[in-house]
Amino acid sequence: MRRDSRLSRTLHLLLHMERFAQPATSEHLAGMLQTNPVVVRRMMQGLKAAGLVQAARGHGGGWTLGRPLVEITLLNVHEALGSTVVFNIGLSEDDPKCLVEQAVKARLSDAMEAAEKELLDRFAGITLAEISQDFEERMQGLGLDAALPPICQPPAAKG
Amino acid sequence: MRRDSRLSRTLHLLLHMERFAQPATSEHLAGMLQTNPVVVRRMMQGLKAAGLVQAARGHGGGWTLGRPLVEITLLNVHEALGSTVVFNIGLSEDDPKCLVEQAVKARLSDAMEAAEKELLDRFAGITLAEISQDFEERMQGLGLDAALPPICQPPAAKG
DNA sequence: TCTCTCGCAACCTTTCTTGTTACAGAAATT
DNA sequence: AATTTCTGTAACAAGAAAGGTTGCGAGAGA
Repeated sequence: MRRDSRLSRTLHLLLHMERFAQPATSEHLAGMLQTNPVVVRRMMQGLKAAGLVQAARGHGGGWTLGRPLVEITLLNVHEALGSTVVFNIGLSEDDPKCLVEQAVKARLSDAMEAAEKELLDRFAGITLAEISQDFEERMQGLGLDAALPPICQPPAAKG
Repeated sequence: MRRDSRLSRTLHLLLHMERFAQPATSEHLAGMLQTNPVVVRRMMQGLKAAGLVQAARGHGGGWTLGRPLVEITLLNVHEALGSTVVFNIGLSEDDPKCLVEQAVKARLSDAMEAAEKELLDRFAGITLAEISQDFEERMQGLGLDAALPPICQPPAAKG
């Protein structure tokens, strides 16, 4: 487990969920990610708190979208996932005493905060609806019917 | 040890090294970082290969700068440190079969590669000489003489 | 020769993300 | 009411990555 892959995985799930008629159980979703249902529930907690998804317990329960994909940006999901350190490179000390280190920290922090802001700005400008449309174009490109299958691993296109 | 702090630590060392009359030993440098000499040597290997620093063995040996600070950018140091994963957030799979996941990956990769490029562009535009000057201004701001001390933890300014 | 220094391999520790197990609680079905 | 399906959570294990530590070899000057 190298890097935090929750954003990628969560987007994957949300896009599939939109195409389900029924609520998707944690077990069902976990099957798509090839992981454990508890991992799914854990990821989903923040999204539930943010209103991006809803959870229903008991028979016939599971996960449903809290609002349409067009109203969900990558930034929404990223923030709903909770504290995520964006960069793997970082400072050695929080509050350096050494003036040299302070000068280093000032420049590095500036550059990294700016880069992080630009990344998050990009995230804010991308809705899940756009990605869903991209998916549909990929389906059409393979000659498959995008309306049909709530598939995760589509069959290879047949010539 | 959370994040990769080699860039921050290395910059710290290089800036101090410029102010030394003698080569700085790994042990000396390690003292500044409050770590082990081996950690310093390990970080320095890439910089040596890139010509940013030189190593001398034996009596009176140690580390010296390979070229003036004005000719060293943050990008030079970053790249000399070797394979560094810039982002902590990442994709869940390298080569997803699922078309939904492919669409997700495409958008995420685009955004992150663009953000990474911008960060590295920023790094390329900052020389160590600029940070050194920033340091000197901080010294003057405290009423200290920047020319004097090869200090790491400066004494508190006296009123 | 002796001492100082880097070079390098091997191993340990800490931390982070993810995976797993176990059980409690809520809701629909029987 | 009992049972079956669900989510909610805590607790712990596994695996990877960064950094720390030790030990020893080799080069270079005194």
